[in-house]
Amino acid sequence: MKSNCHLFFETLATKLKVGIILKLKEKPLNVNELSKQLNQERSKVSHALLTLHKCGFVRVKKKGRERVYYLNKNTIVPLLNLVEKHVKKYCKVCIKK
Amino acid sequence: MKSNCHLFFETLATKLKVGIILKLKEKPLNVNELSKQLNQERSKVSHALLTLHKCGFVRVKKKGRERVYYLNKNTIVPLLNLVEKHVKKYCKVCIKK
DNA sequence: GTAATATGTGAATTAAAATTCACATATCAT
DNA sequence: ATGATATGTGAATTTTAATTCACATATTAC
Repeated sequence: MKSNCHLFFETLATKLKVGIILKLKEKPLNVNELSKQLNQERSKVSHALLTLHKCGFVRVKKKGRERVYYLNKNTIVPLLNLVEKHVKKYCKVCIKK
Repeated sequence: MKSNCHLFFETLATKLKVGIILKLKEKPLNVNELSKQLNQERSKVSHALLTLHKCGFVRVKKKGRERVYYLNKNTIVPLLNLVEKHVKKYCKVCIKK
């Protein structure tokens, strides 16, 4: 059985998903826009958004035929701030990669 | 190239590593103790500790022939608190697994 | 020194997650 | 209704990370 924490982190353990989150941190975007801005295949982005949605990181709003995704900022923003602080301070090896 | 955030989360995206962190949250432990308490093969734990160490989540102190690992609590504790809060509030699907 | 204990580590294997692709659905414009 | 646009989704494939195992190293006790 997977722990809750595990699922939480697993969901964030991809470059693409973190990329999506950082984009949505700026402003809500539909799938095509995300796909373009991140230079990633649309279906890939769609799959990633699904898992992000399942764990409550993002929400959707239908707007005509588009689906505009936006960030659930409540926890993600303070979380990312913590992560950034940690990486800067303790994770020199990571930074160099 | 992997982003820093990615590496950070990737490192936490295992049941075992989260398990180790939760154990070390209570008190420092050597590899054997961790292995026993988590009921996981020693070498597995050793590999996991290496990656945790690389990203600054844990530190080591040599004590005779043992290596006692302890948590770098500065960011991990507030981080876990945020995660717990998030999971409880937004991540109902995760909880049920 | 040797034996015993504690841990690390490289490499092969296994498991899991990401990616791709073909197709499904849904909405809008005509 | 038809075609175009936006997105979703299942399944095969590929990629990546975890696990295992055999052996290496390091410390202590004798």
